Amino acid sequence: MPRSPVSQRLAEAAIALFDERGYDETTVDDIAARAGVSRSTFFRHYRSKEEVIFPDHDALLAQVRARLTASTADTAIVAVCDAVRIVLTRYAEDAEVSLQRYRLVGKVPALRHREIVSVARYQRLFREFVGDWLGDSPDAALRAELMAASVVAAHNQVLRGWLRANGGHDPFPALDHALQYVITTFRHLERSRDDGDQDADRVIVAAFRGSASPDTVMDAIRTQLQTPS
Amino acid sequence: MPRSPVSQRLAEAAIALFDERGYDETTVDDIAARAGVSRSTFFRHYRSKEEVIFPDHDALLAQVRARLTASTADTAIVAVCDAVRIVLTRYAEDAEVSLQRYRLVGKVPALRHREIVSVARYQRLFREFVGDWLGDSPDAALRAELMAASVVAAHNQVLRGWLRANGGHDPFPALDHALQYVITTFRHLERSRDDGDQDADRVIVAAFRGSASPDTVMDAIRTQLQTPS
DNA sequence: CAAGGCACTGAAACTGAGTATCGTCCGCAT
DNA sequence: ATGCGGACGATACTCAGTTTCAGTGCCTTG
Repeated sequence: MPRSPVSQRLAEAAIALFDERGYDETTVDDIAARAGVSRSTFFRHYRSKEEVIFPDHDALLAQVRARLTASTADTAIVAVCDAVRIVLTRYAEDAEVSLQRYRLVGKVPALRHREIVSVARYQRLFREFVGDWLGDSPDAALRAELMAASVVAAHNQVLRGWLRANGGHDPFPALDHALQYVITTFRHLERSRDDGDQDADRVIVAAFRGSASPDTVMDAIRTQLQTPS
Repeated sequence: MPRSPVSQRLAEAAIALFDERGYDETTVDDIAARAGVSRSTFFRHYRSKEEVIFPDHDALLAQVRARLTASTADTAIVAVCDAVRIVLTRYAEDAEVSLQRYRLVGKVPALRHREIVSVARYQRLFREFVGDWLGDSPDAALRAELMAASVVAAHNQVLRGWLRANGGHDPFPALDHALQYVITTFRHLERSRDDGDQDADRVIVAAFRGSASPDTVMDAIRTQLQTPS
């Protein structure tokens, strides 16, 4: 359902005033006055002064959740990557509003914080989804956390780039590229590990300066293999 | 320098009251009264009612920043992993306070939001650090974002596990395990710093399942050394 | 000892966000 | 016409956070 005309007027008045005077210097009374309604009415349409900048985040989150549960992708990470496109689509389809909000959020800490919290909700949703998908495989919780964080980070990176370029280009190729990055990065973690004794899951990480001679490296590794910690 | 006795009394009063009545039901007046000082004094010691729960986050962030700039690790991701240990150390060294805060944050959305914002500051610091390190190599910004997000996610995962277990065990083995996960995941994304000879500082990070036979490992490493990417 | 400076505190007034309550008005169906 | 429900305005209230001013103890310096 479309937003009511009053909500619309309030949002426009708020954005205009935030732009002219700044966020902190604008009171809810000012917004209501410009929209031609009372202060009470403002709080009937928006739970807080911040929410007027981030309307329908709840609806978008619900949409993403629905997309996830309906997903037919064959791996968790692909499903989540698929779902995150919805978010970017929403931003891209009203570039005007997104850009205005981006400039505002860049200047006002309170709004930046609000946005960070919103993003965390998506990340949590992804984490829970991937966690359920992976079940109780070893390190499932850890992998879920990492995947969710990576997908969100990729999205944020692409979105910021698009916003900083004033929305001039199509952001989806960049998103696909970034998500491909994530998917390939995590592909080797998707394989189910063989279950067996616990030691089978130990990993060894060896780091050397590239300038070291191959012999030095081989010696060090040989030593390490002979004395597992 | 240690916190002043007044700050200490205020913090204890606040935590006690939050525990008894709940966060929203406790006013700053209540806290100040129990601590035996005036409301003014409260705000002289803490900028907000929330901050009494998260004292020295600024100091910790500065400490992490200092550790990063002083780092001698040979790759960005290792430096960041190194830095994140400081954070977990801080949590672990007063487990009592951490646990009390954890229970509180779990119940009060406002505090949860505050914590999310704090975490985002670390992530941003890491992102900028890795970004600078990677310079203008292709996808540097994207990789920086992903690495920062992953390291933070790994830390959060370990911390949450530790807190949920009431701080019963040493969290650092789990952290090391999680960070190794991240390092191995990103090993193919690492690049060297560009000082003079680009190749001189290249590193190789190899990860193997502990169940692999030494011969298999040696073969793989030999192959890798002969064909540097 | 005295005078002035400084850090800490209390008191009080103020702004503004967010909540709760009440009365009113308008549209709409029976 | 009567009843009803939803949206609005007005008002008062709580509380976080800011600002200002004044008092007090302490420490230095003459």
